[in-house]
Amino acid sequence: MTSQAADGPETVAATRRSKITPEREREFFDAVLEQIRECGYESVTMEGVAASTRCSKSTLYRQWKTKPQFVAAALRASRRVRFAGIDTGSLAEDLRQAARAAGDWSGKDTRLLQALGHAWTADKELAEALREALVNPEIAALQEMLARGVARGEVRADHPALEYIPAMMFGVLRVRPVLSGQYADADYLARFVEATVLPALGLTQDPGRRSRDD
Amino acid sequence: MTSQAADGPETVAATRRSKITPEREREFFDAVLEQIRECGYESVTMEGVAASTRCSKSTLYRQWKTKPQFVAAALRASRRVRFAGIDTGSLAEDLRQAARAAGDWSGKDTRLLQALGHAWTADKELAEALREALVNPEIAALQEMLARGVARGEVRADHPALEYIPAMMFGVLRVRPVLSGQYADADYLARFVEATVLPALGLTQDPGRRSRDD
DNA sequence: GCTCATCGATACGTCTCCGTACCGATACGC
DNA sequence: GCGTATCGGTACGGAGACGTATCGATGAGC
Repeated sequence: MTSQAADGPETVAATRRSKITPEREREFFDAVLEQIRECGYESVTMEGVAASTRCSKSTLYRQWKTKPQFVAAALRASRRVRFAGIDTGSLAEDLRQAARAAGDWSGKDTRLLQALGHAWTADKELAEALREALVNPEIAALQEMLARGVARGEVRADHPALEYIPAMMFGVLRVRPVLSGQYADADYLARFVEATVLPALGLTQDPGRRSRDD
Repeated sequence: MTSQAADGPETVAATRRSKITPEREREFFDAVLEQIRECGYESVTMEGVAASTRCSKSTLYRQWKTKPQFVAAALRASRRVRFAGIDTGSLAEDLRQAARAAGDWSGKDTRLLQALGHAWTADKELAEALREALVNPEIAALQEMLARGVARGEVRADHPALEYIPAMMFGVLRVRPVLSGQYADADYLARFVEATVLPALGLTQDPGRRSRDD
């Protein structure tokens, strides 16, 4: 409903109903998400988005009925699989690479999630768009990663830590700003995975140090 | 500056400058925090707090200059040490009890932190009050717990997982609503500690299952 | 080349909220 | 018992934002 011209960046539908190209739409979406990150969802105004993209408020309201619908559309359009394609053949190495990959976009996405604040708990459409864009793809990628490790026999299928790995990874991303005032970067995440995730899964392959060697 | 009558609940200073008793003040604070949890920081209005406590907006503005200062005062006054006094003599048991204790208040505090959204990142006073009230006491209690375990020789002082335990505990609290739509309760937290925190620390004392027994 | 839908700009109405001011009533301090 | 400061209620001004309406200009489609 939002963008009917989804068949390509240049080829537009025969009877064009909007002059908004997909590139232009992306500009709107990027602008509103960036303003949410900087000012918080409640403080973002349609006027502000219109001004920063040099379009008119009417143009925005012609495409999207209300501000939450606009933001939800922007969220859905920002859906990207961040660390897909990680498949090193080793679960530990997969998780290490996932940590480094997550560190690269953690700032933007963590800030966005934080800035959405209470809005997504109140608006069903926002919540759904949020999960669809930021949460579900990453969870699915992580679980595929874990499933491959199980299939290779690196971890038992009934290992109790398995179901908590996503919560560990995204939890530390989300809580770091509250605890230490800074976002989790790739290095921090890599150390976290090494120190907690891999040991919890029994994947500590470092022979130099055992946990209970005293 | 906010409440000068801090010498007791009944005994008031000689030259009383405000008719707001500490109990009445607590009513204001409870009301605003509850409204923040329910509606989000931005949507909370001074009118709403005044109405719910049957006081006048003037009364609130006589005591606190602005809304952020009011909320910050409420946060600071809500400072409580949630799981202090846990000292079973065993680090693993301490952590298990901490998990159960955290599960009891996780709903309220997690919702509050979530509902504060972007406000505390923008307002220095809010951020400081937030840390002082919700974050620092818990971190300190956890670290004392860990320090006792180290002193008893249960964990090596340079164990790499030590510094990430607070992030694990509070991270999973904070991220659970996003991942599964519900808050972490005591049972979930207890299972999380058992499945990830204790193994990461090398404290798995369950002899029936080892992580690398295959 | 013409037509018309859409664009950007702007003005407008409505609403909500912040923070202040005023005004009797009440209850504390002396 | 009296004076006075604070309380609760309300009205007010100012600001800002949502969403709508209007209007010339532009450019795509035929």
